[in-house]
Amino acid sequence: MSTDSSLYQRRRPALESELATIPWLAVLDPAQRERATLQILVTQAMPGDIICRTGRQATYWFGVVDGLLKMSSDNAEGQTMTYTGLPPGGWFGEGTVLKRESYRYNIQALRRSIVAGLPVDTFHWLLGQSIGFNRFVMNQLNERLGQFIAVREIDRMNSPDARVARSLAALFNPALFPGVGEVLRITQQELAYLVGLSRQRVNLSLNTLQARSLIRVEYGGLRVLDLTALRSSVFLSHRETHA
DNA sequence: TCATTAAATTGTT
DNA sequence: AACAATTTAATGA
Repeated sequence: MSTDSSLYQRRRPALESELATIPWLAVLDPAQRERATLQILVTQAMPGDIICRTGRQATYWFGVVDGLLKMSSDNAEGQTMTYTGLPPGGWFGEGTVLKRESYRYNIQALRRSIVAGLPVDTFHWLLGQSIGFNRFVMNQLNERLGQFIAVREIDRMNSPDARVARSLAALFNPALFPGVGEVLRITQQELAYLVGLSRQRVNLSLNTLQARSLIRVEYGGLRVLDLTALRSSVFLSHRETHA
């Protein structure tokens, strides 16, 4: 065992099983897909590892093959604001990569994760080559815009149940995170970090949502039963209940 | 494959 | 924050 393996980001080509989790590869021509496949690099991130930092020049378009990441940014007061979690199948940073700017947020691993990266130049090459790829990126930008608007609404909500419900709905978004499917692998502690509540409160909310048949709580994960209801469900805060 | 043990996660106060 | 209960993962016969 090497003594300093943790200090190095071991990057390697993607395995077939990992390539299979990348949604946009399917829209490419065989030739385009082969070139992209050769350029994709994969790395393993340990909990707390930072994938990209605010201000750093964007060099890769990143995607989550497995695990769970957190997207956050630091405001002027130096406080950290968490935007969203990034479960498997999610690709992010296209806006930044598109303009060849520097990253506008930090991406940090919440748990052991496998992260794939497509070099910026290859990203632009695909934009010039494939209509399907353009369509994918455009849809991605649009979906994410909707998600950011939802995040602002979530922040205004005072009901913890509603916050948990909406945050979960975002993570179950099949367009942005096709790798999630029916079951989201996330611990209640991780969800608490993302939503900004205590684990105890998240535990209560999850059981409330389960009682309403919106989700099912499982060990180490959550199963979605009614995504539409999760998205639109309105909850009264404790204060409003007794008003 | 099965039993044992450690570790992780959940439920509760 | 602490604790007990439950579930999973790892180990070795």
